[in-house]
Amino acid sequence: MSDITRMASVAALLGDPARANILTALMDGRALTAKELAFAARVSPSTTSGHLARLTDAELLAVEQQGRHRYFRLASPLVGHMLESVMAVAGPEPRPAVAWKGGEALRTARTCYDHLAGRLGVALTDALTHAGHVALTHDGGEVTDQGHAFLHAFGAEPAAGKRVFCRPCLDWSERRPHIAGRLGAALAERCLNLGWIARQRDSRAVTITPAGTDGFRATFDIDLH
Amino acid sequence: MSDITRMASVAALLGDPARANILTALMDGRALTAKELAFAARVSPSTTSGHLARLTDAELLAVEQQGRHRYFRLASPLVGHMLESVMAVAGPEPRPAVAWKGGEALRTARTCYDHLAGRLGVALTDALTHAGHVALTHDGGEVTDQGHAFLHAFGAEPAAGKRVFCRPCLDWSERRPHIAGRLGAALAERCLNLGWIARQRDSRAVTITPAGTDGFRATFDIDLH
DNA sequence: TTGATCGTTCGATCGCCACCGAATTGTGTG
DNA sequence: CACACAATTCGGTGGCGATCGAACGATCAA
Repeated sequence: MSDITRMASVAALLGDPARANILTALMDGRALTAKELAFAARVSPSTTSGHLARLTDAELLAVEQQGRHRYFRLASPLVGHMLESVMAVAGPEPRPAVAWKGGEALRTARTCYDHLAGRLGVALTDALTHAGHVALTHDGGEVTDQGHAFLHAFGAEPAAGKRVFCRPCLDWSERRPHIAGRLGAALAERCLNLGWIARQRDSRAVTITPAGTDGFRATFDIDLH
Repeated sequence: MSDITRMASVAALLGDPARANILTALMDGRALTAKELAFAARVSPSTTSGHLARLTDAELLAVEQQGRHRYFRLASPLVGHMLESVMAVAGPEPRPAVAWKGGEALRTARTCYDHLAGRLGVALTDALTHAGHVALTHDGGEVTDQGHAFLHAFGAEPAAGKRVFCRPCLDWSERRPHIAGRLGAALAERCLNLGWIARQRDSRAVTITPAGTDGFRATFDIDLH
């Protein structure tokens, strides 16, 4: 099988709505059982089982058995990156008459692996760049000296030693870059620890707590309506 | 239509081998006619026309009319990036008994948009990092002071002003990063101007000229077999 | 052991779509 | 104008795969 036909067969796996739902449900890095994934995909358990077998065969998913449960997760970060890049091409909904509530929550703030995306992620990125704390280009970025001091005070300084901390990650809903990489992970973790944001049960969306509303405004001058 | 189903429909477009061939044939940025793409996809012109209509509708391709010819090209670099990321997941052929000649050429050296990939791209990246000219992490990278001097002497220094020059781009055939971004583009252009590499007519593969064999060995200590 | 839950396998149905050839439209050439 | 060529449209065919329900094996709790 040639490289191209193998690529096509991988893409075909993403091309089914049920499998696409399964994969996106796993994008936050959690491992879910077959039954939970059946619910996420909105198809019967038997159908889901078939999909999971194909995805595991293709090594898009890894599986771990625990008792009578089988936990599925993305086989590698590469898979998540692929999904985001396809989402970036698919682009945002072209002006829906009425925005879907769940989708709206995802657009406001969500996790992209270990960092923040959505409007919050983009706003945070804008705030840091405008303040001169980080310098971003379309294909890289770094923290300024002043930025290091700020991040240290904020409590989100990533491990030292390496000089490159951040990588822009194109946001599929905002179509603008947000901070990923180690800096993105450190920022997200700090916001969680401060209680500014909270993960939701069955979604990659995160909610901004009242404390977070105040904090983001005071520290970053961010006010998401 | 939800975000996920839109992603699925985009992925489904890549999931057909004929369309996958069409898209990869356009990955070097050239614009090709419907007939040429029919040949690349190995299906009839009528079938190709249908595929091209769907790809254009979905805005994966852009089309430009010139006389009685219609030239198709990728609608944006995002599309190319998506294809590379799917290839990275699809991974290299698991040890074929006999390597396909064309595929082998692609693995040796090819263009990935504006920079070099394949064994040559990876070897170049290794040489620059081992010499301490660039510092790469998995999500970013930059040129050292010593590296700036070296690149200036080599004639491949990218435009100054911005501090971040390079971005690692995962190689789908080697599964290792190579240098992309502005530095990658500058390196590829310099190698072309030096006559070390030459583009091939109908492929993204590039050939290493005799001058290139000598040059890569003398300057970077690279010797591909 | 019995019952309950999780997950897979099997068989059958059904719809979608890739494909081709022939006919058609549009454009440049002799 | 007649002809050649590029590209699309149309009608018909065929096959792949998504789906479900029912039955079955596996595991844990009582």
